[in-house]
Amino acid sequence: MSIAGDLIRGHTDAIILARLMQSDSYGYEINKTISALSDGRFELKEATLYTAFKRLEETGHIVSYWGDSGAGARRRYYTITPAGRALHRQLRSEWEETREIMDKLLEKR
Amino acid sequence: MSIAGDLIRGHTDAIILARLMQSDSYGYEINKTISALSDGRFELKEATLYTAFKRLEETGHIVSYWGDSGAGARRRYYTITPAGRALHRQLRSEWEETREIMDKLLEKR
DNA sequence: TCGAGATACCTTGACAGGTGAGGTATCTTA
DNA sequence: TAAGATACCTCACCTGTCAAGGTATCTCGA
Repeated sequence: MSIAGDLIRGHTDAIILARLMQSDSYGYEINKTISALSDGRFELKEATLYTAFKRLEETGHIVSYWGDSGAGARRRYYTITPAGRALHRQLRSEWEETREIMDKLLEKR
Repeated sequence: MSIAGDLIRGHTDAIILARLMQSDSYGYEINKTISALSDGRFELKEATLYTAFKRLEETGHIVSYWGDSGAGARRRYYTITPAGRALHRQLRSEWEETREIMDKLLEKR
């Protein structure tokens, strides 16, 4: 992983919810997808990932169910809830504002 | 402040160093500048700011000196060191990579 | 002259999220 | 039958943020 965790901190939930907006998925697959989308430059640590799932489920933003294991061990799938969709919109919007502000603050002159 | 500190976490040093790349400055002024550049949407909390100064000075990225107080209380000015300039380049580059990856991960489809 | 507000710096303790390290179990393939 | 991929989970620790509290100076209006 080429970018450090603290740089992503605060955006973990946004990343996970963005994945679940595409389709139901499970931890292992979500992490593979994140790794692929970032060309291997970023992946969530397992502990971070499962901590986030727990947090998001406790707050009602996602729900889980045990699903088929095509190959390998059992899988716990997650679905995004309406509250989760709302949170996703909010977090994506916050990311856009963060990006805009950071660009101004770090601007080359 | 409309964006939360955790969204910026990990970029605090980059923001401060970017200011000191422009000119020597002191805590209070740096914070005012940050607030102005972000149209009042973001400012570092004082505790965060002074913690960061201490950290950056201990690691040799900035040095400080007591300066003139035009009006009001005494000021502690900071200067960026060569090591600080190198760190600044690195952190700005990391920000650009973070931005690129985050955009891919949160992309609308 | 006296209070408010701006200027300016600093420390402490609590908190929350990320993570290294460790654990469990299944399936495939050589 | 061992290795490696698949898949999930927990705990203790670390680090950065921040609310709260403190100190001191200067200006300006009532």
